[in-house]
Amino acid sequence: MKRLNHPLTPADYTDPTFSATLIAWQQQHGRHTLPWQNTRNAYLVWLSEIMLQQTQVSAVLGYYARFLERFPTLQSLAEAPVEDVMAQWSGLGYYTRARNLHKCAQQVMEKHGGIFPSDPVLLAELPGIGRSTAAAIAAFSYGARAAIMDGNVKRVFARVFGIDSFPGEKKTEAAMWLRAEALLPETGIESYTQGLMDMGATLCTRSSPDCTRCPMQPRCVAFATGRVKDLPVRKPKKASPEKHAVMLAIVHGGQVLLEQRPATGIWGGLLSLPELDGHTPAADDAIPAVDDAALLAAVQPFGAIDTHERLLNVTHVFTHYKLHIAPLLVTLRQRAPMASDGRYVWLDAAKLGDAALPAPVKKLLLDVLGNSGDAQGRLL
DNA sequence: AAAACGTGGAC
DNA sequence: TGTCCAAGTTT
Repeated sequence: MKRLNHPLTPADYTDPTFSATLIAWQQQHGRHTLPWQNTRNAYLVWLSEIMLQQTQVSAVLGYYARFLERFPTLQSLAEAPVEDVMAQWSGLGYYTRARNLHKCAQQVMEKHGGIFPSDPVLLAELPGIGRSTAAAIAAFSYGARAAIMDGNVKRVFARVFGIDSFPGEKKTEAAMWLRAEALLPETGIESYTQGLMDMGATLCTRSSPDCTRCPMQPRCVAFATGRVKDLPVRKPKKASPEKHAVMLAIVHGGQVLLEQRPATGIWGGLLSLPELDGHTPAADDAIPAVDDAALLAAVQPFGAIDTHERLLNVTHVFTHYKLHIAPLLVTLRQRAPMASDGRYVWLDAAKLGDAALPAPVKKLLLDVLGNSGDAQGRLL
């Protein structure tokens, strides 16, 4: 006889009808023509899984195609300069992914002879591959029986099983992993795994889920109890701080001065505009008039100022804070010899589109310098 | 355990 | 318009 209050094990969640229902639905109504599907090439699968972390399919499609054009094979990626990888990733966000992608490619070449392991545990030891991504790669590339745990799974599980605690909470997530392992099918892991994602992305969506077409409706606790729109439990929101930066667009001879950012922190490893310190506003978004002496001191190492002009402020919203950018366009009448530490580079304005820049900086610079036929362009 | 880490789409 | 958050991992 079963003890009461015993710790839950996967056996407590076993239910073959769940996977059978999902697999049948996926094969008839799921997605089958995404660019990273219909292959068992682990390189192609891995790349897609990394790009898709916290990123929607629509945002990935263009990047995926361009990336593979530039890096068609694992070896070509491993041997490429990291700067080229960052440039390809520019605009996609979460740039640690790109640095880890590059490291991972090199490790697979060196430690695994250029072949991704099929064991999820070994996959998860590689940079940028966590438990869920490891499972997805193993399932899609090798048919390995492993459980994923992404936003789709958390949403579907929260609704179908009526889980009314925040999925980000450790205890809740642990219980979901237990379910995920227990519900795995004996066969058809690819359709099952894809089915979870397809369900979450196309049917059991965050807002206005299409319960009428849902194969899980008869067993959905949230549907039965009228809690579909209340589950999963929302992430507790915290106040988002606001930050400010004065960015210098120093231009000369058709080029703009860029600074390599540190590997860690926001926009890690990207090129960006040099920033002017000490201009945090007292209130609001209003940034005080830029101090001429500070500007002179900041620009002096790069040359002699011809003109300077404040550009329109830009507000960039991150997940965890808001950044107010006050751009300053500075033209030089004479450029100083470049220091040799390599942190600064002069880039042709024509190459901005392909540079490893943060999205708002790339947009700002293309708006100002991108069209050399306009008034701003002539400043160069 | 909680915070850091991007960007764009949806409502 | 502001809020929410997506095929999560790392520290």
